[in-house]
Amino acid sequence: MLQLSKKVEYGLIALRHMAMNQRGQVFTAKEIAAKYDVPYELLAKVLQKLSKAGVITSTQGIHGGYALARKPNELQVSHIISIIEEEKPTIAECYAEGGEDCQIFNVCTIRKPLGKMQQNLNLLLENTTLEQIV
Amino acid sequence: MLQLSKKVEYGLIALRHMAMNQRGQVFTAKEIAAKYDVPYELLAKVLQKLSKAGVITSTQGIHGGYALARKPNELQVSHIISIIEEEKPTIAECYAEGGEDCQIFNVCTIRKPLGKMQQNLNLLLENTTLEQIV
DNA sequence: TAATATAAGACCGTATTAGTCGTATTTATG
DNA sequence: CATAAATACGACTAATACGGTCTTATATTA
Ligand code: SF4
Ligand code: SF4
Repeated sequence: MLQLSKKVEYGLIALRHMAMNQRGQVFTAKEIAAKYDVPYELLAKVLQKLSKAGVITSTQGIHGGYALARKPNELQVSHIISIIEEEKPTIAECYAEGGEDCQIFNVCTIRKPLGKMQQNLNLLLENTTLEQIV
Repeated sequence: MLQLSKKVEYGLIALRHMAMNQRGQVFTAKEIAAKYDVPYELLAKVLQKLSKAGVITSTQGIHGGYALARKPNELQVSHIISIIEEEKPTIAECYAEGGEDCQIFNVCTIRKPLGKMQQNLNLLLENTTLEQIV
């Protein structure tokens, strides 16, 4: 309940790892997975998403790997979650992208009041950047 | 991701319903379920938990039902979640009650920084009371 | 005694999440 | 040019959580 997914955690761990070192330095999914004892294939997929979204750069081939593409203070946790989960973090489905398909939507009396909580969550996730994680 | 469960939502809807009316007024699970088009049995179980925790009072028998036992401004959302889920809302399993069984616990580098986020979430959920939901 | 309500817990089906596998592609290097 | 090491990508599987249902017991009032 309200927990970050493992994918997000793995992503944060990897991003933090990159942020700790010299900017632009390249790391392979393999070495990160080994270092933090995280399933390689799963981490790889996460990194691919982050790469596709431009958060990290990727280079293929024998000396390839991933490198941080942004400054840590520019990387909001909310953004990272959105990329990895492929949807914005929400407190209730009706606050998700085009999510008016809650069975109860019309009679729901807590939707509007909950909006304030959603806003505050957004603020929290936006104000927390990779810099704070380092 | 980060979403409140249906059980919690149903609980909040019911509590709000009670809070909207006269203090001490009795409502049956059935009428609330009908009014908000929510599955009766599920709501019933939620109300039983809330009752057991003293948030609402329950009276059995033919004219029985549930009634709010506290003032809305004394009822934190964090508390309601804890009761219904039977565990505190956490951002990661390692912040749950006795939750050091994360496979990665020892090597995890984000646990500590995430603590700040957990604290802020706590604050958010504590500062939001039933009064704000009404 | 019948009707109506809560109490409690087992049960089930589905959706989500976590993790795996296979295969293709890119690229440095001997 | 062959090989090794890396990313890319999608299908697949396993485990778990979630939402919902069913059954039976108990209490209370008319
Ligand atoms: S409409 Fe109400 S019940 Fe449905 S998702 Fe939004 S808040 Fe939850
Ligand atoms: S230890 Fe790290 S990975 Fe494990 S639950 Fe806590 S934060 Fe997530």
